[in-house]
Amino acid sequence: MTDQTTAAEGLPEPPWRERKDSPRTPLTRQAIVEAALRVLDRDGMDALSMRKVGEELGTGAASLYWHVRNKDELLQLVFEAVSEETTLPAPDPSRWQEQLRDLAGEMRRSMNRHRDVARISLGRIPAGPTLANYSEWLFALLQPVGVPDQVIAYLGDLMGLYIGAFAFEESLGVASPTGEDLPPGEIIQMFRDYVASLPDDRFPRTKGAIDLLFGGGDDERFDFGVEILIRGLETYAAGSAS
Amino acid sequence: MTDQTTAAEGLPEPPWRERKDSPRTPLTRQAIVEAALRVLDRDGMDALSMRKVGEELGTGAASLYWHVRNKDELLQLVFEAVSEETTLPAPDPSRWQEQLRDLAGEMRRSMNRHRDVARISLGRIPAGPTLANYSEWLFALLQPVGVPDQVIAYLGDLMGLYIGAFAFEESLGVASPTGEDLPPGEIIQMFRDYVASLPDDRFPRTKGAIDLLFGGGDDERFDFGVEILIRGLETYAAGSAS
DNA sequence: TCCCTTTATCGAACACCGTTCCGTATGTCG
DNA sequence: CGACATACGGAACGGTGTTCGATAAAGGGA
Repeated sequence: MTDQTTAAEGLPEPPWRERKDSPRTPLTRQAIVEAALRVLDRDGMDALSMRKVGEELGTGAASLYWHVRNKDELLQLVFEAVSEETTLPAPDPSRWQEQLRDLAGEMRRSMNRHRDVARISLGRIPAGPTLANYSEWLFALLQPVGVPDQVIAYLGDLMGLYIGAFAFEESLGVASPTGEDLPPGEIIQMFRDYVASLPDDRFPRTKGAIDLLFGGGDDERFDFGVEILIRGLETYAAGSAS
Repeated sequence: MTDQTTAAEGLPEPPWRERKDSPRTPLTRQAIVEAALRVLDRDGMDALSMRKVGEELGTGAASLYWHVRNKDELLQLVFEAVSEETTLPAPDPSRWQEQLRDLAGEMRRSMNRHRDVARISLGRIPAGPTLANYSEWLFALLQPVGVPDQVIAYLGDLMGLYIGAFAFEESLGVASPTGEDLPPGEIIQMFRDYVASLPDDRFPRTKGAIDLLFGGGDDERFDFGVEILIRGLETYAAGSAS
């Protein structure tokens, strides 16, 4: 993976060239971002410190600041790198619902592929060409079915927000209201027991639907949000009075 | 406001009873939560440290740990306190769209009333009776119009997620992709200029809608999300084939 | 009254964090 | 050969959440 030999040369480094203390990859913006992503995947967001990224590269934290303004910029770069992993299919307006569903799933998956990356995404915009590509794709998909431009413009924001927020919560897990950290299952059970203990006469409907409230998994909840979005969008398409 | 005299006694404290060094409110869970909320409102989330909350109460950070397990629990308590500020009207199914819109606005407002409280909300559930009240209210509002129970159950989650995430982004502002912190207007302008600089032939639709993309304010964007949600919900109500 | 346990408070310390300062190498150009 | 910009990294600064252990006050039998 991080071999010193390259295909271009085709030969191993002679032994006397080996450096004793750290055959490091040269420190570049990209190498730093990759290292950060490696730390993120392995140890999670809470453990992602400048010192750790430095260590991952065989150096100290201070060295990073030559290539990167501060931690926030590094996070932005990591976020952009992940954003670029998603590829868009050719837009096909006749299957716009399906393509939108796929895109949402794809984005969620790319967030979940790299642990905790969702915690970076909120309040951030993938500044590069990625954003423009998404935007153009959405317009190409939805203009032909009659969705007004203003709606499409807002929709980009909305989808990013929803998917980011959902993945954020997913990566965070449910926080215990008592501050201790328990497995998610136990916390859910805690809430469920609490609801079950409420008086029947004041919360009849909630108690009746208790299985529905606590039953669904993350996938079902996510798909529901996407479904609402698409159904809402359908009312803007074609021949609907504004 | 934090007078030492109470209406029950009706008399001021005699001067010789005054303590020299800190006429503190006694350290209780509630007093700590109130102090934290005061710090949050005044100085924002980034400045909310245990030391600062302690200072606000005229003591040190360590003293808080007797009443509160850790910072996370304190934040949860703050979040719950804010959650309880919102009151629900009597559910009127004949105006369910309007009431849902109002509730969304109300929740957003209560998030924005206390600076940065949205940054606590994500991944958290208002554990107390608040949650059950919301749930019961939603069922009472939407069951009569024919929305399936499962949809109502998911909807509670979804609304909380959307409003929390939106307020989160709002309180965070837009992060500059370069890591420096600039006024939001300048960052928007940066993005706008970037989009304007893209080649016309590759991004014709995006460039044509540039005013729509960057034009809307926060209120419009928020309302749009709520509108999509309600429109999607309408397709579940009454006589819609599942 | 004495004594012991529980409740409550807090200064000091620990192990981190992001960031800056400043000295030192390592080229590259004139 | 100097001079200069680039690249790097040890040490320190001021901050963080949290723990430890010493202390004080309050209650409750005997």
